[in-house]
Amino acid sequence: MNTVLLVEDEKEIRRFVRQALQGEGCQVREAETMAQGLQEAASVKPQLIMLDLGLPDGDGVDFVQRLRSWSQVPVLVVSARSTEHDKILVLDAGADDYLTKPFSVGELLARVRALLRRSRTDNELTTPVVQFGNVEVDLTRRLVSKAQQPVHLTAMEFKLLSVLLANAGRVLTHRHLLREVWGGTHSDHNHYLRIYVAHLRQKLEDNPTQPVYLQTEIGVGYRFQP
Amino acid sequence: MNTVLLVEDEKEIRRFVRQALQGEGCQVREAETMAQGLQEAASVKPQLIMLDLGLPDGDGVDFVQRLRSWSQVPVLVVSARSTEHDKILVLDAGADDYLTKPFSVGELLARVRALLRRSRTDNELTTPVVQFGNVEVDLTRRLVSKAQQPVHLTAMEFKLLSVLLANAGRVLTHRHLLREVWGGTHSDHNHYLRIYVAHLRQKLEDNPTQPVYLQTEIGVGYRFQP
DNA sequence: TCACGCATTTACACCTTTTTTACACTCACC
DNA sequence: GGTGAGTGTAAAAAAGGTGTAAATGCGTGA
Repeated sequence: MNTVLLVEDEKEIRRFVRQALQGEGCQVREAETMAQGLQEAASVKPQLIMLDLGLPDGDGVDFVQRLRSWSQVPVLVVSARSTEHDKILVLDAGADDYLTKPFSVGELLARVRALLRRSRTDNELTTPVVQFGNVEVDLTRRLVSKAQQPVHLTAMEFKLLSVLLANAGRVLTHRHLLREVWGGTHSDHNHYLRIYVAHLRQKLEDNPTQPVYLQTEIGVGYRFQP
Repeated sequence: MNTVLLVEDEKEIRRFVRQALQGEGCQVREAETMAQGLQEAASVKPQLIMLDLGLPDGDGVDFVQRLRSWSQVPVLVVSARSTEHDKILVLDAGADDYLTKPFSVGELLARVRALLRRSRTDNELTTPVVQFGNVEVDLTRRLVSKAQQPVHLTAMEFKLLSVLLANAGRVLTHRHLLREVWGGTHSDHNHYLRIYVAHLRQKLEDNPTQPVYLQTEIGVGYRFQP
């Protein structure tokens, strides 16, 4: 059975949409705020997230970006705001579809079906907790532990680790990592990467001098190997 | 590069959309009828199909159903007809998104990007792995193994191997290989090839002195024989 | 204000890869 | 049998990338 997470503050709409989705045979979870929505997304692991942009406690673009750092779950955005600019921003942030209020139930359900059809229930990408060796990383809570002992990572270290983990097995070029972690302007400071990868190895690898999980691809970049 | 197939009968709109998509770095193929569209979809294998429902020679629902019998390529439907019923029918037939004319270029492109983004990550799950003998090469992850043991290749070695594998069975001239791997300026250093082909044989062939997969074509170049 | 943590910079030793250089081998041809 | 073009190995020298440690700068909260 598919689970849909509904992030919406208006009780009336929640009730309305919930009934429609349940009629489709979906299980429905609800969240009233974006913060709560992110938590639910992590714990419930829904097959689809339906997000209202008009929530008081946060920006939809930010929500999607943070979600996308660890999950590929399809996101259907619903909003009363419907300027072209809004749509483009949130779609490019990683949302999959955008529906303008007021919408018809039929179309909503058809779009939900289309998204669910495509969605793969591949938990690998949607698991907020990544494990390797005796290390555990909780991407949403920003908690890292090694051998049951908490490990403190700085903001940059954590961001770098997140990007590497989100692309497990793949080689990420220096350029790509720098753009993701430091932003476009620093795409030529390869030194940064060496230093921060060294930090991560020091904190997470059993034998930092012979890394197993954080591998170097000389001349290319780095790779997280689970 | 992504290829988009545009199935649309109005010349003006084709020109308009083509320019927008090309501005995104997409290659664009065009079809004026649904029949032609299906043919092109089969031969071109685009990463995305943009379909106008208002074509004279057929029904969009039928088009999508027939397409879906053999292809999972994302379909973005565009139409002047915009009754809820139309949308639901074509979405349930297998289309992925529905945009009502007139639409803004910005939103169109954002939705195209969203669809391409998802199909790309879908494809990455099924990584193409080339096998020969007891050797496995994962081109996208840059991983090579022989008899289940990981084999380390340098950047140049991997690049050379990639080019050879991408043209399996065909002879590649010295000139061609040098231009692909080292760039145009080094197209006369045949020595390099001998050295690096030797490295690859040493690492991948069962009997490096009598190569089976990496063959020499004397006076011409090299060939990868699967 | 001060101490502290973190991002950034600097410095240096080390290692891998690339390029260069040298030499042995094959095989047709004279 | 010599010759020479094309090829395969094995080493060097050169170039460039990498890992570590420590110093600097900068903002924050005590």
